[in-house]
Amino acid sequence: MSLYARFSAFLNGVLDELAAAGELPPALDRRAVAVEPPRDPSHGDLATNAAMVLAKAARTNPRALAGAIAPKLEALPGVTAVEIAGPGFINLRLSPDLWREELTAILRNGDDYGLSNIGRGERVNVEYVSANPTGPMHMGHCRGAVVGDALASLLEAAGYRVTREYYVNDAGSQVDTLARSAHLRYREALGDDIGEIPEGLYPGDYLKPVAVAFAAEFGGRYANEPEAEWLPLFKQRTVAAMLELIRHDLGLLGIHHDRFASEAELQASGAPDRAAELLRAKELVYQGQLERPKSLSEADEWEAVNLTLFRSTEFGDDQDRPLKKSDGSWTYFGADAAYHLQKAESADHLVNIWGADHAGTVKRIQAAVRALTDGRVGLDVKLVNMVRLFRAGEPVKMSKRSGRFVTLAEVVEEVGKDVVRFMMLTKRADTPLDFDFAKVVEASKDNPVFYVQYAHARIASLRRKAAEAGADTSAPADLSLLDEEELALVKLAAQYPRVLESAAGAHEPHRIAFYLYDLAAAFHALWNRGNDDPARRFLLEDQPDLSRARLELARAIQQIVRGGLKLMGVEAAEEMR
RNA sequence: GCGCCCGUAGCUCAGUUGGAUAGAGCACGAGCCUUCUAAGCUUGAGGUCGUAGGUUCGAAUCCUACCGGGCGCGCCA
Repeated sequence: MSLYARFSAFLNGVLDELAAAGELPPALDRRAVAVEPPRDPSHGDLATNAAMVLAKAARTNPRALAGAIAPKLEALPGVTAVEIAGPGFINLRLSPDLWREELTAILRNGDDYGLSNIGRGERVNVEYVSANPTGPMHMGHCRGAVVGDALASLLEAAGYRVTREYYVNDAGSQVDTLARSAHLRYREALGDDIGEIPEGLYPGDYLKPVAVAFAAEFGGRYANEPEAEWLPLFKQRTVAAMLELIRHDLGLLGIHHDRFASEAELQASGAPDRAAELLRAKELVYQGQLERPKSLSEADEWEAVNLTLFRSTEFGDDQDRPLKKSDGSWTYFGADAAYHLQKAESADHLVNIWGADHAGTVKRIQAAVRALTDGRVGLDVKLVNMVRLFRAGEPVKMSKRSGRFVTLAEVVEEVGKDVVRFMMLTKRADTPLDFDFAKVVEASKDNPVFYVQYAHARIASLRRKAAEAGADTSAPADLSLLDEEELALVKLAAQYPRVLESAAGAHEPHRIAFYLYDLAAAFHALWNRGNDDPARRFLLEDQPDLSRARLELARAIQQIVRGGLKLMGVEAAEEMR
C-alpha cells in the first residue's frame, strides 16, 4: 500500500471515531475527501481537504471541524506536526524516518513499485492504429500507435487486463482500389508499359515487390482477364502483403497487437445483421431519409433516399445515422457498430485511439455502444492530433498525390525508436505536436528525451564507478545519513504511484513523460550541488557509509526512471553516446 | 449553419479530475563554470489563465453566452 493510501486509511479511521463519538453525523459521503501532497511543499508533506468537504453536511464550519480532526491525526505514528491552514486544510508533516522507510519500500519493490490495482482485473480493449491496409505506415499513424501502445501498458500497470487490437478495414472500396493498383503493377512486372499511374490509384513503389511476386506466381494468367476474374484474389493477397508491411513497421516501434480484426470477416460472419437486430428490438432502427447536408452549397445536387437509420439522436448525436445504404449493403458505421459490439462482448471497457479528423464520428459510435450494451460497457475515444514534421525549423513537405510521404520506417531509422516513442508522448494527445529531426536528437536540456535518459545513464555510471571502487553492498545502507535535501528527492519519487494511477485513470500516458522529466530534473539538480560543494557528491572516498546511502537513493531514482520509460516503451540508456 | 477540440508568461507547453501565493523549458537579465561530477550550474524578471456572467467555503479546471483558432459535418472510409 502506498504511503498516500495508508494515510487515507488512517484518516478514514479518524472520521469513523468522530462519527462514533457523535461529533460527526453518521454515513457522510466521503468520496470528495482527498489525501494529497500539497502543491507547495512548504505546507508540509500531506494535506487533506476533509474538513472543508464535510463541514456543510456536518453543520459546522471547516476550521472548527479541522480542529476536531487535527489532534487525532497528530497522534498517528510518523506524524510530527499538524496545522490547520487557509480555509480549512489540514497539513501534516511526516517524520524523516517515514520517508526513509518509503525509500526502502521503493528499493524492496523493485520494478513492481508503483504498480496499482485500480483496474481490479477488469478487461480493457484498446484499439489503436487501425490504418487502412493500403500501404506502409507513415508519420500520420505514428502518434496514435505510440499513444495507444503506451496507454495499453499503462492500463496493464494499473491492474487492467488489456487486449491490444487493430481493426483492419479490408471491406471498403479503398481495398478494391488497392487491388487494381496492384494489378497494374503486376502487368508492369510482366513487361507491359503501364505509363503514368492513373488518378485514383495508389502510385507508391511499395506495390512493386508485391506485384513481382504475383507475376512469378501467376505468370500472365490474369493480365488481360476481366476484373471480376482477379479482383477478389488480388484484393485478398495484396491486403495480406500490406498487413505484413504494417506489422513490420509497427515492430520497428516495438508495437505488437494481440488481435487483428478483419472487417470483411466480420461482415461475412453476419455480425452486422445481429447488431442491427438487437437495435431493432430496442426500437432504435427505422427506414427514413437524411436531411440535406449543411456542408453542401446551393449548386450541389442532392437527392434524399430511403435508408436504414439508427436513432443515435436519442443518445446525444446530432442526427440519426445510416446503418445500411440504399442498395442494402452496410455502411462503414453499420459494420463498425457491430465491430464494437463484438469487442464489448469480451471487455468491460473500450478505448479507441483515433485521428482528430474522426472527431465528428465519436458520438454516433458511443451512441451505438451504449445502445448495444445497455450502458454496461463504456467507450472512451482518444483523439490524437497531427504531427508536424520539421527539419532544423523548416517544415518537411509531403505530397500524398505523388505517394511520397515520410514513412514511419524512415523516421525510426533516422532518430531511433526510443526518441520517436518518447517525443510522441511529450504533449497531450489532442493538441498538435511539432517533431523536428534536429531537435529530437540534440544532447541538451531542451530535449526531454536526452534529459531523462541522461539521468538514468548518469546513475548507471555512478554505480559502475562505485563497483569499481569496491564499494561494499552486502550490508543494508544506513539511510538515516540522508538529509532533508536528499529526502526531498525521495518525496518526489514517492509520487510515482499516484502519477501512474492518475495517468491510467485519465487515459493520458503523456503524464508519465512529464513526471519523469521532473524527476530527472530534481536528480540532476541534486547531482549538481556537488559542483559547488564537494561534500554533497554521491561518492565520497572517505565516507563509505554516506556514499552507500546516497547510492541507494540514486538506485531508487534509476529504478523509477527505468520503470516509467518501460511504460512508454522506451529503453533506459546505460550510457550516453 | 451545426458538432467536437483548443485558447495559460514573448515562444513551446504542463497543471495531480474543484484547492492554498498558477508551474516548467526556450528566449531575456545577473552571477558562476576554463574539469573536481559542468554534453553546463545558480538566480532574477516575466500572468486580468480569451471575455463576461453563474455555481461553490474555493474555479485555469464545472455551467451559460460571446470572441478567436483548428478539425469535421453525404449512402465516403
